[in-house]
Amino acid sequence: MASRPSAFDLLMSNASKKKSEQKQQKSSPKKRKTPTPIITSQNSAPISVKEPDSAQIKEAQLEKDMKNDDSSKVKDAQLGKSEEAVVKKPKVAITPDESFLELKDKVASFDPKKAAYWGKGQRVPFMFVAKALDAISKESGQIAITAIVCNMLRTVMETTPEDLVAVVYLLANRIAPAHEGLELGIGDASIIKALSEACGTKEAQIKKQYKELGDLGLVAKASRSSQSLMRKPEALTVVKVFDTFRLIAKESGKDSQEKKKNHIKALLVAATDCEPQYLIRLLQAKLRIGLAEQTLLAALGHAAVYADKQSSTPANIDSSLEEAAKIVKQVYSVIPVYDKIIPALLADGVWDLPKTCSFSPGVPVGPMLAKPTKGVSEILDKFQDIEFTCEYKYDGERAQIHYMEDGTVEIYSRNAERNTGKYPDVVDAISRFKRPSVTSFVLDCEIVAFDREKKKILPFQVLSTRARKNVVLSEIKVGVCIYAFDILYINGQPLLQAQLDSRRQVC
DNA sequence: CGCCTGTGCGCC
DNA sequence: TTTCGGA
DNA sequence: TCCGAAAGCGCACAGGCG
Repeated sequence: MASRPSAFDLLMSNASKKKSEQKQQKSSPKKRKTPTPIITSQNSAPISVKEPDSAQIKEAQLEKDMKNDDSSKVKDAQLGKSEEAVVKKPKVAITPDESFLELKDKVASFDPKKAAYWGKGQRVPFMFVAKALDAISKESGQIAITAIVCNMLRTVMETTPEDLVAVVYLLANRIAPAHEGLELGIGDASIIKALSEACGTKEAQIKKQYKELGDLGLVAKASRSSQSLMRKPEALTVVKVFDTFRLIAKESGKDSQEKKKNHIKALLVAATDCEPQYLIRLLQAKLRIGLAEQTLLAALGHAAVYADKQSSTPANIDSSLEEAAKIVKQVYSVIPVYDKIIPALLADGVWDLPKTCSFSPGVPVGPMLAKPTKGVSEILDKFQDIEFTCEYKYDGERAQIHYMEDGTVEIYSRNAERNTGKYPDVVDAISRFKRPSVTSFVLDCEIVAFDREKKKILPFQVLSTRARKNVVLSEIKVGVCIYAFDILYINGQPLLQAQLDSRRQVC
């Protein structure tokens, strides 16, 4: 995500020492030289933003678009072919043919229908995803990985589109949009417990294996495969796994650990082959197979192009793929919610995605991130003929403040976590200081600990001691001030496409 | 119930 | 958050 | 350009104890 320039993130973290006392609410950082910015801005994918900065600046981060794969090197998944072996009942196949892993053909010649080894009306088997993850783990290049993901997404789009959201969530290794704050609450310790119970091993044994193998996923795989199964468990489906993950996240209160553990055990017991391995890695939220957000988004874009039967393949397939990836990334940066993007994508395709799915107040947009620089000269070079601005980098916490038409305020962190409950003082201040003519806005800011008496900025260390949840206004011990450095939306108008200087003027 | 610990998490 | 290495 | 790894700190929560 990321896009929009923020004239703020600088490298250093001690800038705050430099004084500059502002009072709370706004008050912009200390500007130092520099005239106006030019910034390109906004969230578009590969836009290069020109950012302002000071001695230690970082320029806005551009969105990176990955080079996509050219179909000539892509591979394609031939999963299918296992229909025969699969026969076992009208159930989902337990194991897809291994040829699924040989994604050596071109994406262009890939046939999603053949790749699907599960029957019509059936859900996507978890094995399908597990096998793909396994195949991905054996690759190292972005191109190959993107191709594999693209092919699996096409397969799902073609045969079981209703499962696409769940598939994408698993691939993204998420259980909900970041701003919803849903957490698994599961770590290695709990996993080890569940694993030892599910396999009838001692915890010490699991830990020992963990040390040897270096990966709990492998431990799970090894443990499970050495167990003799009484009967073949019913095949797991992607939806089942995803739903269980969400259930785990929702357990809380007394005995919740026990319940979470039982959910994990149930999944493990039903998992075979490489499923346990990826089940565990997903729970750890550490897939570490070289597949992450940007790659997934690109693959989603590519898959959508192939799935688009309307506009027959454009003359230049490669550039279309690139363009589609760019669009998806762009859209995701503005509204990082797969639950919105996927349905829109399925219904109206990629090309219209920016129209069918766009910024929505209350949903945090991907923040423009800072990028470290080696020195001033690099900056002067880069902005040679461009206006730019320099600002302090305050040592606080990034915050995106949304003010909705109904008067609701939401505050999000750099990673889109909802921080509203942590800053009732900010919410209060916002509501009090907002001009009546302003009906809605989104501000990009830095919240910094501030000592009102001494009128001094406090270091991050101090800010970090603030309570984090359900904070009561009257019990706040560490005061804060806000440095707003960008505005992304105002009175119903998205400013994501506007240049930084014009956005600054709005303030 | 209060207190401590282990655990998970998000932040820089 | 920064820094690093690999592809 | 992208991914994954590594680094410390403090709060929240669940579980277990007296």
